[in-house]
Amino acid sequence: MRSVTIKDIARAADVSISTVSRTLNGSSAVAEAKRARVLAAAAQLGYEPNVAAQGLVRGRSMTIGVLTQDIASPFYNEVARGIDVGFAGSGYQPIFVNGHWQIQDESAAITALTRRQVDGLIILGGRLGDGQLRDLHARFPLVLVGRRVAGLEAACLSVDNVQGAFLATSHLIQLGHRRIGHITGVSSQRDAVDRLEGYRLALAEAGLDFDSRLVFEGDFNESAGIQAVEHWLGQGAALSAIFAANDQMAYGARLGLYRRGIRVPDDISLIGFDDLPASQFTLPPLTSVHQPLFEMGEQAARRVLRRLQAPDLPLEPPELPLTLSVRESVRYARPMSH
Amino acid sequence: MRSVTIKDIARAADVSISTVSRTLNGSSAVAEAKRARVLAAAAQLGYEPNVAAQGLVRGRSMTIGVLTQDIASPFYNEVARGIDVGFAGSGYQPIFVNGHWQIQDESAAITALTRRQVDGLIILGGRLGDGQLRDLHARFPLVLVGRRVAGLEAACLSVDNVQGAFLATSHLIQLGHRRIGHITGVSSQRDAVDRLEGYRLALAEAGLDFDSRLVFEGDFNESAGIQAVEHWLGQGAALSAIFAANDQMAYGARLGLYRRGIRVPDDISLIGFDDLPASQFTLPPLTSVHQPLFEMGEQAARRVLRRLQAPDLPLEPPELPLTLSVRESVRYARPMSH
DNA sequence: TTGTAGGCGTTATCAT
DNA sequence: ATGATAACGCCTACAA
Repeated sequence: MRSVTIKDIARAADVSISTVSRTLNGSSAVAEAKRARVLAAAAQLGYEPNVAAQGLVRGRSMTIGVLTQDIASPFYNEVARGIDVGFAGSGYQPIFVNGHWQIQDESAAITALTRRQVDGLIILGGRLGDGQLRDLHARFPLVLVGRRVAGLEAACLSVDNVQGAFLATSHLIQLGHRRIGHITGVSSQRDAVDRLEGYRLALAEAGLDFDSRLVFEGDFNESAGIQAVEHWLGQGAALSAIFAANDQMAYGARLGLYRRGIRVPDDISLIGFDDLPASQFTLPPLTSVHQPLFEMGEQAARRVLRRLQAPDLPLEPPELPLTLSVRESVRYARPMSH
Repeated sequence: MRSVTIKDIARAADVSISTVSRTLNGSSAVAEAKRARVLAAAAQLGYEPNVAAQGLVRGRSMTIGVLTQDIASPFYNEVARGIDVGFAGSGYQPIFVNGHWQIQDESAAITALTRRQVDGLIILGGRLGDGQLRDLHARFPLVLVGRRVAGLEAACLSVDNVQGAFLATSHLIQLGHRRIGHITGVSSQRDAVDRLEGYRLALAEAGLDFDSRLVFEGDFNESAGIQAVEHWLGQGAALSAIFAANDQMAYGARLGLYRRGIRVPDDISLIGFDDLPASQFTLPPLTSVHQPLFEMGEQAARRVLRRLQAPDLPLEPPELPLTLSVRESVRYARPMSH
């Protein structure tokens, strides 16, 4: 069941393969009569061009590699959706590979992409070293989402995590909260560190002491939120609000509190980070620092596209505004009971 | 910046390109000395085979097309994760395209895959006609997830939606619920219809009347859940439990009830379908009919792989057991107040 | 064991 | 305007 090739069309339309190629991609004029015959034959035979063969001769595969960490995480999905939309209609196909937050997997994934001759690369998060990223940047049109690499500023798409955390924490402080717990992300990741920093900054600005007992090191998963709550409650920590470094941990915290009979926001206020679409539908709807994940994905796609078309035009670092989506999971602190 | 080819290696190792090819994929014996030289040169030059070129000559692209409907939906993501795992280490790369539940988009997506010479196809849901699917099945190793097509039984991976809905509804009935609302999925989709059927069956078996006012037609999105609740409450419908045709609508319903001050499960019990990972972390954790989404994805991958290796070996339709994940969103019905 | 040569499907450069 | 023909990177008879 060989697939039909331009050779078949040439035979059917009684022209040379070059004529077929020319009419099919309009690279130069073809006599109207032959043109019609070719088109008819192509349609009749159900011809589909072989992208791999085209890529081989043109030197472009028309595919863009996307290195994501966890194909199933709601976080990466929003970005992926943006990427998908960003490439729609461009002729380029994003191809997603998983890094699983493991440097070996990430390297293997990059290799897989390289072998497929991807024309560009989008990397979401991950642990690849700055040096390695710079190498890749030298070889491909590259866009990095959620990372900041020195020297690659124009290729980086990321929000100001410090400011975001500052926003969230300040909001709680303004509502009268004084003892605010923070569940961090993986401490080896820059965004997690930055969010912790923003939290500290907000406390400092309000003249509140930083209490390390109110900081729990999580890993960005739901279960870490549960553990944080267990931890705090277990040692009788007094707190009236929690700021989680991402929404998923906030969900976990909410569940942990619920299991202990503690209500959000009645007893404890809760803020997340990311503002995943699901956060509007949780109970109560979660207040969260809104990252424009979809837009970041879309931007990333548009940027590699631009680099592909105009490799030399400089790109300026984009505006990626952060806002706080205020919902029912926070309320005024009750007067301190002690 | 041309990438290095076997020709480069041949020159560096002072052998012919066929020798290079042979050592690289061990297709036939090569003198140890040359072998070593080739390997060294390849490593030294950082050679990466061009998969497209290999595919061109071998006639296999080593890619599998996956037609998904909504890359961002938590439902498809679980399946996608399974697919990813299923192909891991096989050398085959899944490439995901979006159908958006639009038949045109789906066709366009299939075309995009065809042009890339995919070696196999996995189709998740969608609206493609049975005839079209049969055509595709004739051309590719094909696995269908979430659909049942006559004549393609062995290629279909889907659960018994009637039974699942029956399970859920019966559970509520056993807990004493008599007025159970049902939020359906898109009525043009088979699984939605089947779930409604299971709901009816359970009512019938328990000798309960089917009341069409307790059925609200949704669309599988969260907002439909909210609308259903608004609808029922607006017209003063009396019900003590709700069975939603998927988890996402259950989330919406829960939120709608919350906004009206109605508690789950205190006032109304709630059951979903799918048992998305997130459902364990919602408040309260949602009771739901568990579909083995991840396993379905993994199975799908394994099956195309099998077909690729042993095209003729018959595959039997797999066992895909459904269970009810019972969590806090349901409780005994309170004695009827009228 | 090794190299030469032909071909996979397509585009692009030549003459014509 | 059109048709040979040479690549693109790789594999695999076929010869040697």
